[in-house]
Amino acid sequence: MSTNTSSRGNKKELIIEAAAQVFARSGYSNAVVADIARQADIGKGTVYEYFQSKEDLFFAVFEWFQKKTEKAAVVGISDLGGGAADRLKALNDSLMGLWDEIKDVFVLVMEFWAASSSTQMRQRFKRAFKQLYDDYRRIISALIQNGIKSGEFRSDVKPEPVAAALVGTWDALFLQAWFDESFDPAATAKDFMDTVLNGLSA
Amino acid sequence: MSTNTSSRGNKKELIIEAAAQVFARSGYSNAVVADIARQADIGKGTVYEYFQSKEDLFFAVFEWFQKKTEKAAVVGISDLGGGAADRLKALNDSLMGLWDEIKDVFVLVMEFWAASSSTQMRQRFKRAFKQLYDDYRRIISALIQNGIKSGEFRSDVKPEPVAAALVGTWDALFLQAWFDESFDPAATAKDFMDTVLNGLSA
DNA sequence: AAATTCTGACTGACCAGTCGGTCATTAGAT
DNA sequence: ATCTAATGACCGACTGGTCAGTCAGAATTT
Repeated sequence: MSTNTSSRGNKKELIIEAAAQVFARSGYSNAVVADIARQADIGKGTVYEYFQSKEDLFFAVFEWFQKKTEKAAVVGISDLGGGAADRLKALNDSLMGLWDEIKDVFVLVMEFWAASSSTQMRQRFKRAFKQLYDDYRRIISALIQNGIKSGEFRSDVKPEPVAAALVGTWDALFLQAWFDESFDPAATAKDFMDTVLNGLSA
Repeated sequence: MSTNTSSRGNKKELIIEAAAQVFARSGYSNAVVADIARQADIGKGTVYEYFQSKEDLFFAVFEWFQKKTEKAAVVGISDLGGGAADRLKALNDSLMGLWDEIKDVFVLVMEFWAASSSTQMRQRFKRAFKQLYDDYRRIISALIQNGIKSGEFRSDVKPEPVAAALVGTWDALFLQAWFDESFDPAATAKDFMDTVLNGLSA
């Protein structure tokens, strides 16, 4: 009520952001819709004016989160030109630099992963993740292929597997950082990338 | 009842294995204790003779699963001598070779990850995962250090970050394989390892 | 016949989703 | 300008169903 000048479509956004907080705090199953409503400072019934069900709301949070991180990734990619190696380094730094910003909601990612195993939501989430990873792999793979073509990278490098592994490594370093406060994913990624680039370069 | 010759401590095991199936099928929250009992062909009350709570049972499944995969990993490590590169390759193959065996219960891993974010279980699971990753990193890191000492690997390689990234990559490739039936984690890991070893070797 | 192990009906707590109703805003009539 | 009607966003008490964990007694072992 307080800071409410005029809200039509952004109330949906408001609910999504409140839901993201509550889901991150409690996990999907333990999250209570009433809590989400309270967090958004609205009535419980209103949540159901905008979303069919708790599950739909959760998927909306997933899409919202995906869009948010995608934006950050794109920054790294479209970065100033330079060789393939420099671009990979830039992307690596850009993504890993997200950690501080993301660590509080990283739990959400784990919830999303888990959701893709729960019977009801499986299909939707699984499809979305497959698509997401496909996209990322394609981008990195293209980058590596460029490097090969330009002679910067060895010609016997297999772009797809390397791309898949790199994409995975980023996820996995966040995961390890989540479990271990003292683990520095950005520094780790930097050093590892040095070795990988070493292996890539002709 | 049927195939029950004599069971003292192995009834616990029986329940754990039944629980693993049900948790994998439904996820932790959706899994119903009565289903676990039915799966184990015992009464629901009996489950509570062996475990304090559903959560305790879930943690027991976690430990059981961990022990199971650990065994497979050890096989790869203690493998016949050879250089550091050969050992890394062997470990890589051994771990990734688990996929076919594990894919049906891989959902469990995602459930475990998610559990480490749920308030009640957080501490227990988080601690266990930190320990687990620490162990794996230490093993790989030692292997790389050996390679450096023996002159097989470049002296400017940073063992810890490379170890952390490799450990992560294994997890992450399983994850991608989970989302995408057509993704072959073993082949991907093999090709990627070639590039990494290339970057490591002097 | 005592001890141990097992059992499933029962209970109390919890919660997603519904629905009848309120209220603020806008539109139309005078 | 003032009143009235219509609209639809908003609300939270209630319902119907679910399920973890208990416990009194049955079954089995010693």
